[in-house]
Amino acid sequence: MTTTPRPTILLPPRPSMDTFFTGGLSPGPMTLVSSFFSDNYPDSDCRSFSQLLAGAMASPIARPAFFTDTSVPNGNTSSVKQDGAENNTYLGFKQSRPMNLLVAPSPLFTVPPGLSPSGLLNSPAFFSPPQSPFGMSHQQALAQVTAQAALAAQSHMHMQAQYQPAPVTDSTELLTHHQSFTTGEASQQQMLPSTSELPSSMVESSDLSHSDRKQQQPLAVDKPSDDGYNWRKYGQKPIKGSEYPRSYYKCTHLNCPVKKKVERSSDGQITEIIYKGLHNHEQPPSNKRAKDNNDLNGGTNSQAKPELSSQVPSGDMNKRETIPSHSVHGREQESNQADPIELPGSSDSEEAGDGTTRADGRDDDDEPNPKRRQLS
DNA sequence: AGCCTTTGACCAGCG
DNA sequence: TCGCTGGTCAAAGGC
Repeated sequence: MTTTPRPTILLPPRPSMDTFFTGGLSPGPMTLVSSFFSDNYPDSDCRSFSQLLAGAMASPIARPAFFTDTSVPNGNTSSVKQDGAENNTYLGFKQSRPMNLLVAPSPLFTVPPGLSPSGLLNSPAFFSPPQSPFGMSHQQALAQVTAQAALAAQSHMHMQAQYQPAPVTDSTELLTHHQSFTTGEASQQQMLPSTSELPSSMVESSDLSHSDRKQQQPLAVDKPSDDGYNWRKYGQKPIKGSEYPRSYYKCTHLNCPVKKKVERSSDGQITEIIYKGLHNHEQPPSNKRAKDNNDLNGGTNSQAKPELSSQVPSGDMNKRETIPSHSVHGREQESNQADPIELPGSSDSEEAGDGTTRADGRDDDDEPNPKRRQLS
């Protein structure tokens, strides 16, 4: 597929990263980013993350039109990809990219869940269109840097996974929910499910801490997550170099063309969730989803209302997905921080329902159930 | 009974 | 043209 070369970032000396974790608090995404910039990129064009974010939010361009009517499952996304024509413009990253290409908006977007870059993703700033066709906007640059930093910090992630960013209000709830669920694999949370459509392809990646995963019991099922919609797995393909296969899901709603692909890292962690197409229906009632989600916010989830979506045009909309495992720890639902607006529903928490399955990450390894059809 | 997962096979696109 | 890979189909079985 399209693998975009990942630019490597020179990471600052570990010490700086470590500082993030000192103090007993885990740094929220903002903190991380801010620290990153201030410490490591003093000269950077970018001001503090907060500043950038603020600016982005204030800026009209912060809200790309393309987000307005799509609902995106949100979750924590670590990486975002666009897939399919429908989505092309989704992120606004690729202006010059061919439409139907599955493109990673940025090579850097794979971020360890622990960092909750997703918050960044949610931020309108993150999606703000480039200011020039050729150049990256500050926000984009920021996003990339952040992502890279996150990667670098990944090694530390295990620790983080354990704790959660305190700040966000919803997050606590989410955490609870997540903890209660161990089953789902990844949970996607939609911040704004607006109408029924998912924008299309967003991908998220996440990492789970190993320890966490182990604790959780894996389900054999890969249900990636609930983003508020019901999905049926229709295929799976082994991925070269990875012990875990890529799973293909379709929205079970009648005539709904939306599909999504879920990829896992060698660890068994979900690394990407790519959505393709737009939902042509609204999210099913939480009750229905409840089965998947478990109760989670059941009610809270309320799917986002379209109105909201309009209110919060963009950032939130992004569909991000959270990876369950993280979520379990409460990682972030990032929804919040970045979100300029609180979504009433933050709906998606529910999705968290899915929790991760993968616990060990190795479930897959486990052999598949015997049940499997023996091929005739 | 209905829905979902699993999984090998099939097909298409690409180098 | 061949081989590889991605994506999808559909039978079998489970819940």
